[in-house]
Amino acid sequence: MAEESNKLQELSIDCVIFGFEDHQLKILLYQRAIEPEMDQWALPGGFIKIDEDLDRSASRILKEVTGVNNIYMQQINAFGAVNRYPQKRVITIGFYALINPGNYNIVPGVGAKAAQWFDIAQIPVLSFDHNEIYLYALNILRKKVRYEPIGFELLPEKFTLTLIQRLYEAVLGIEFDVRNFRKKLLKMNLLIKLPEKQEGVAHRAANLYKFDKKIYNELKGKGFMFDL
Amino acid sequence: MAEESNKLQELSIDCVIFGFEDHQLKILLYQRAIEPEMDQWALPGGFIKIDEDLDRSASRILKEVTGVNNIYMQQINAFGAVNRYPQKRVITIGFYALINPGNYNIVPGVGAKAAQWFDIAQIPVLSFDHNEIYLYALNILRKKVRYEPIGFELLPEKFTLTLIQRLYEAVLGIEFDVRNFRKKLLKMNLLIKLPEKQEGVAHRAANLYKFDKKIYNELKGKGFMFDL
DNA sequence: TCAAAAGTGTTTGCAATACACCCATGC
DNA sequence: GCATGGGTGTATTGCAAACACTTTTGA
Repeated sequence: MAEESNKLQELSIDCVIFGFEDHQLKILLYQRAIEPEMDQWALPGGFIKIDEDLDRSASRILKEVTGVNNIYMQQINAFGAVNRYPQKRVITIGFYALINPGNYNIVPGVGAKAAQWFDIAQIPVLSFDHNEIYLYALNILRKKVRYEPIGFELLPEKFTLTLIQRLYEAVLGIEFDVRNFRKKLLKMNLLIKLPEKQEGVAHRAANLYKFDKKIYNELKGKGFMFDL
Repeated sequence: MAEESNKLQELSIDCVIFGFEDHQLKILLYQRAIEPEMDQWALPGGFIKIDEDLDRSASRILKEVTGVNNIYMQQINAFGAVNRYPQKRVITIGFYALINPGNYNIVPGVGAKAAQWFDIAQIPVLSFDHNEIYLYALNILRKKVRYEPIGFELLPEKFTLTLIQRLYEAVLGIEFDVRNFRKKLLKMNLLIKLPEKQEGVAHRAANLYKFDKKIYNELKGKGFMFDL
C-alpha cells in the first residue's frame, strides 16, 4: 500500500445461488423493493459492514434478503467498473454457492418484494451488472464441474444415477451416454450403492446412491478430468 | 443491494507478479519506505482511486511501485479479514500476472526503498496478510498450469524444450520424464520448431522453439489436462 | 577425450468411445 | 400388456507410463 486513497468507496456483495430442481439448473433471485432499480429482479446482495469478514457478510446478506441460511459460499470475483452502480462508486464482490432448493425455505426479506428460483434458460434482465456476474459464476461452475466433484450440495442425500446424470447435463448443457457416464462415475468410488430403491414410480425402480464423503473431499483437493 | 452501508471502508489492490529466471520461479516484491510496516517486504500494492476501473488501477499501482509497465493482470480474490490491516478496515483485491523478468526493468518507485525478484523457495515474512495472498496466487497458478497452457508470458520468445520443462517443474515442484514430457507437449501442436539452435553452450546445442499463438489461444479457451 | 546436456522408441496397461437390447414396475 | 425409464457388456482405439542409450558440442 504505497499511497493513500483520495476518496472512499463502498463495497457490496452479490450472491449467485445455484440450485437443481425438476432436472433444471436454477438460480435464486429477488425482486427489489427499494430504489435504485425498484421492482427489477436482481442477485441477492447488500453492503459489507465495517466490522464483518467477507464470508460472514455474504451469509448475512443472503439470509436477510431471501431467508436462506447457513450455506457455504465461495468468492468468485470483484466487479468494479466505475459506472456499474448509479450515483456512487460501488465495487461488488461476487459469491456463489450450490444448494438443494428442497432443503431451504425461501422468504423474501429486507428490501425484497419477492424471491424465487429461475431456470437458467430463462433469466430475465437483472439490475446493474448482475447478468454479467451471473454469467461469470455459471462459467466458473462449468469449469469446476470438469475438475472436481459437484453434486453433494445440489442433490438430495439419496439419489439415483439418472438424477446425477441429469445434473451434469443441466450444468453443461450437453447429453451423455448412459453406460459410459455410469462406468466413469462408479469407477471413481465416489458413490455408495444403498440397499434401497425408488418408491412410487411408474416404471422399474432405480437404485439409490449416496456420496462417500471422504472420497468426495479427497477428489475436491486432487481434481480429476470429467471428459464425457 | 438491499440496505445502505453504515460506514465506508477502503479498498486496495495487491499484485503477485510471477517470473521465471535461472530455472526458478520468482515473485516481485518491494520494500516499504513508509508506515505502516516500514522496511518490510511486501507485494506491490496501493489504493484504488474512485474513478478507476479495477484492472487499470492494478496496472497503475504496479507501475508506480516497481516500474513494471504494461502487463496483463488477472484478478484472483478479495481478502477482507476485519483486522488484516492496522488501524482501519481495508479490503484488498489480489491480482496476479506472469512475466518474463528479462523484459522488464525494475525501478523502485512511490513508497518503495527497493524492488526485486525473490525465488519462491525463499519468500520472507511479508507485510499484513501478503504471505496468504501470495500462497493463494501460487495455488491458482499450480491449478491453472494443468488445465491450460502457460509459458508464453514467462519464457523468452525462443526457448528450448528443456527450458519449458524446467518451467513446469519449477511451478509444480515435481520432475518429469524427458521423453514423455516432450511427446505430450509436441502432440498439442502448440510449439513451432525453429530452424535455429542454441549458441555458445558447452554441450550439444538444443533446438529452439516458439509458441504457435493461434493454438495457444485456442487451448486457453478449451482447456486440457496436463497429467505428467 | 571428457563432460554435459540433447535427443529419441517401444512396450504395456488402462481408459475413452461407440453402440443395442432386456428388465422391472405401475397402470 | 404396454409404456416408461432402469440397467447392463464388448470391441476398438488411443493415450499414459515406464524405461536407457546414443549424439553433439565445447573445453
